[in-house]
Amino acid sequence: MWYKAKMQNDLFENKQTNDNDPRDITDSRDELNHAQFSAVTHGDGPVLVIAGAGSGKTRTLVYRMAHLIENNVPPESILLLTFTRRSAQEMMSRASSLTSQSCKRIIGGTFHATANMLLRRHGHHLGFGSGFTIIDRSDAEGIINLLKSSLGFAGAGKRFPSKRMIVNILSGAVNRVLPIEDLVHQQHPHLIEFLDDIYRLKEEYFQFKVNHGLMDYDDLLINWERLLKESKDARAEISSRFRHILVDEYQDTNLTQASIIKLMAYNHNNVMVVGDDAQSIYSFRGADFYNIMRFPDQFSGASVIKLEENYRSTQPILSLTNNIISSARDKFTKTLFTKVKGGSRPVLVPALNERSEARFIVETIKKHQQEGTDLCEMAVLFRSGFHSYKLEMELTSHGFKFEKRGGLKLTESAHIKDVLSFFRILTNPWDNLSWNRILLQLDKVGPKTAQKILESIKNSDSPVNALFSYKPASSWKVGYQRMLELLQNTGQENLTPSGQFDLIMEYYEPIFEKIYYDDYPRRKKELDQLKSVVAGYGDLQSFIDDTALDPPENISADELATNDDPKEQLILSTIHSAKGLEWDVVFVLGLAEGRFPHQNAVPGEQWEEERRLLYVAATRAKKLVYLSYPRELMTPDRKLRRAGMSPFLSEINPGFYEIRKPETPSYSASSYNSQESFSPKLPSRKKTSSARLQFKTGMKVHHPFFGPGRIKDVPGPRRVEVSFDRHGDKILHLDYAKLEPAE
DNA sequence: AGAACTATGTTTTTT
DNA sequence: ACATAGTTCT
Repeated sequence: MWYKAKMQNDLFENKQTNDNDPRDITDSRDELNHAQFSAVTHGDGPVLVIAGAGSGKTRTLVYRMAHLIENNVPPESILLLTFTRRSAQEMMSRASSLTSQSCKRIIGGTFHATANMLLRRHGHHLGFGSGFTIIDRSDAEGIINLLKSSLGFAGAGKRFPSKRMIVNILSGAVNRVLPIEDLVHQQHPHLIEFLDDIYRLKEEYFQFKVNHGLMDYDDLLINWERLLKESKDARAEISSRFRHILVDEYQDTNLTQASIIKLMAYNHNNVMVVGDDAQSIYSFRGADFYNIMRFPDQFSGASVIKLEENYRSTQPILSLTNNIISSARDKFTKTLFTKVKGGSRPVLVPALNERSEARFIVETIKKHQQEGTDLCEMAVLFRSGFHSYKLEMELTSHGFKFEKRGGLKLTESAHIKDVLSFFRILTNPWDNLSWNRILLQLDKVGPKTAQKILESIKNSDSPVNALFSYKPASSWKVGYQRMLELLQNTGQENLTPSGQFDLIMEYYEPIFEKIYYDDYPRRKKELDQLKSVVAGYGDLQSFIDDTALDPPENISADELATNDDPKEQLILSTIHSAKGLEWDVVFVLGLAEGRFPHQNAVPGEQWEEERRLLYVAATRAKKLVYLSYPRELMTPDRKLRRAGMSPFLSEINPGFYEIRKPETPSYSASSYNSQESFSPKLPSRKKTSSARLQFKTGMKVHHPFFGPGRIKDVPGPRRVEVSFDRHGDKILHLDYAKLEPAE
């Protein structure tokens, strides 16, 4: 079979690789090494694959799926659990292309979406029957907000931990089955003084969810686990339906998820998990990388396979990333290596300030583009969403298209939440969070008035009737009655979800136009898209649950506005959202003291996780990585503060990188403080040796990245079109490209 | 006086 | 997008 042939090829042919041509890395990815081969062809029983970054973990899983299918395992009896839905889709399409048979019937997705789907198929709507609504983080923050005022925390101001932090603590405590006390002592020691308040919040938060039929991500998983634990029938049915369970990114699972996997496989133990402890970056969410170490205890007779060969990056990048992770306190040693030599050393960029950093990145991206790297083969990564603001400005002013990942999600934007809250009260009339949102839209109704109205329906058997009997004040009577009218109309039996959507829009549009008068058209387009999503659903409950778990990601504001080829877009991403992805050229920005590690991270476990985060960022690069930091940062009181480099950078052996200071003649210290717009004059550049050489059509050439090729055309004075043996045709700019004649 | 509205400053990471 | 402080409305 195909993988066997390739395997033998790899083992016996002793293939020669061109040391200066990193191109060969991608070639060798189509072959399996010995360890991968045994993982892929492993028979029944539990398998743990521990592997480093870029070692082909995911590829091993894909090949495993293809192998199972070639051996007549029905696709619908394979369950694939991944970290993101996108990765599940990608893996299934790759498996399909490897086999003649379709892999479409493989069940795959995130834990939460799968839990939701399985519970629904078992007739347990979320395990509780109907009337429950799954909430996401922004809802949880909303609840905390409501509770904070009712508990009298409003005046605590800045000293009180942020809502986000509280949500993290509460959900972390649930995930880990850890008392809040321990969690705060271990992870958030600076919040010890608020321990009592956090305890009260936890109680109130739990009560609020129970009273209003709300359920968060963790409740969903806990219900799934409970169902499997308590019902022998459910357990038997699921484990006989899914004969093979494959799990990606196992280091990011929590205890509940590990238990679920065990329960689902209880009568066959055909579980294969892949993971890397050095890439565990979700402990704040309850992920426990000791799950990996416990796997052999949990599944007796488990085979453990280590993948240590790296197929992604060049050796200079690996030397740097190995050096980063070697400072980690706890680690399970893996030494990554690649057979391929060559490649450029990582570049450390100390920039004067954030703007200089942004400009360096923009100029360098331009340079790589001119050398023939597509925009979609580059990415800029950072610790926190707002670190990229300066860069976004710079990119926009240079006319670059980019896609930012990890910022605000569509379902977190206000207008979508508004419309969804109408749907939510239709399936769950006790959902106070949504009522609150709807009432606040009314003119002359603020938090206090909304609260009063909600009080009156709190203990009512029929919230809708209670609202009808509430006496509105004259100033907002008209709007209130319009809302009640909508309730009556949407409550009719024979309406489809998309019919209800139309009614809701009829009511909401005037309000919507008033609130978002400045960018009304953009948001309107997104709502139209939402309607087409709604139209695909027969029942409302499924739609509500799915949008909470799995925001429809194909609705992207950028795509709608520009309708651009995604290949022409640069990716800006938080490191967390970049997990599992790879690019030729990666920039990591903001590696300054106080930004990376995050300011609130305390030495110990949290500090270690920040280090792994840098490791994950740097290992995304295939050919070249730039690590940059601004030496001046803006403090909260708008003063400039000197910042050193991140302590993680200082730990790196300087032999593993080269330093490149941005050429900054046009915005040196003197012009820095002025508000003048940037100078149109480009910084002077050193010309490469290629610029002086003469190239003619037909000439054989060699490029450090693209390898051997032949000149196809000379379209301009300093431009050549080269037809590369293995990279196709590229137009190169001789001022930038390091093109050399080949003998 | 209390509620609603407006302006201004800050923002960890997320299925 | 949210929190807070200051201002206007009822």
